[in-house]
Amino acid sequence: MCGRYSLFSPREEIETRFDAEFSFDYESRYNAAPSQDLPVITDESPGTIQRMEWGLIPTWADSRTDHGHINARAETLAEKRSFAEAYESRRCLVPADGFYEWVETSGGKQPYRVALPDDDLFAMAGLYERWKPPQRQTGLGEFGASGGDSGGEDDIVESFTIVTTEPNEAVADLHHRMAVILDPSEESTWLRGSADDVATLLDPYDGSMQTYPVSSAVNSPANDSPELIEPVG
DNA sequence: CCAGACGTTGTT
DNA sequence: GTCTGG
DNA sequence: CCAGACGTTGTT
DNA sequence: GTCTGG
Repeated sequence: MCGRYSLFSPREEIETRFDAEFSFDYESRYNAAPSQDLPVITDESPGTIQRMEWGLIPTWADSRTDHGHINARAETLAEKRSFAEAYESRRCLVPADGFYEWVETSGGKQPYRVALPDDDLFAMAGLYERWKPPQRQTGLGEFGASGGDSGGEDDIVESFTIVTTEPNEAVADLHHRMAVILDPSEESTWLRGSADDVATLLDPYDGSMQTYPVSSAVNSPANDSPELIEPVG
């Protein structure tokens, strides 16, 4: 995976599975796309499922539109300037029940859905960041007239990225990268462990998965309905 | 020293 | 072709 | 990830 | 902010 997933399980199932409660009005998503506000769980607030923007904005970014970092390679997390700090102290879980991969064919791109048996919930490994707009240069001095509202709490943007690794056997037929899916027993370590502790968690998912072609309706992020997860062909 | 980049994917 | 928006 | 835009001047 | 390139 990389760029599109689903989270349609009933609210109660998600809350039970992750022992956390939604802090907003949850609605099923069949086509979650980058730049959207999507559910994540952090160690700062492990009992809460909150929303962040998909596409990590580095703290030093000039603009909130610098949010193209939807994925982060597991192999280089600790080295990359955009991710190193978040890898140290801001890891999160990204709840999902499937994701999409596109396979190039003679007739164009065919989307596939990848999921666990029974569409069971899983957590993808994520990193998050808090971005604040750069202070506006007023020229009015340190305590100059208020008029700029830049830098207030309301301007802070929380965003996340999904960690990728090599594909497992099921996904290798479709793509050469996939999201890191954590074993349930690894989830708390991903949130709370030291960077050394979590390095070993970033391997391809070991369990069985189902993959099947779906409608190209999933191509457009504007579509978001149950038929997107139905098998075709 | 300062300036400029800072990511991934896939495709060529 | 390449960037922006979702 | 894919889809869709990709611009300026002047006028409201 | 911090690292890399010149």
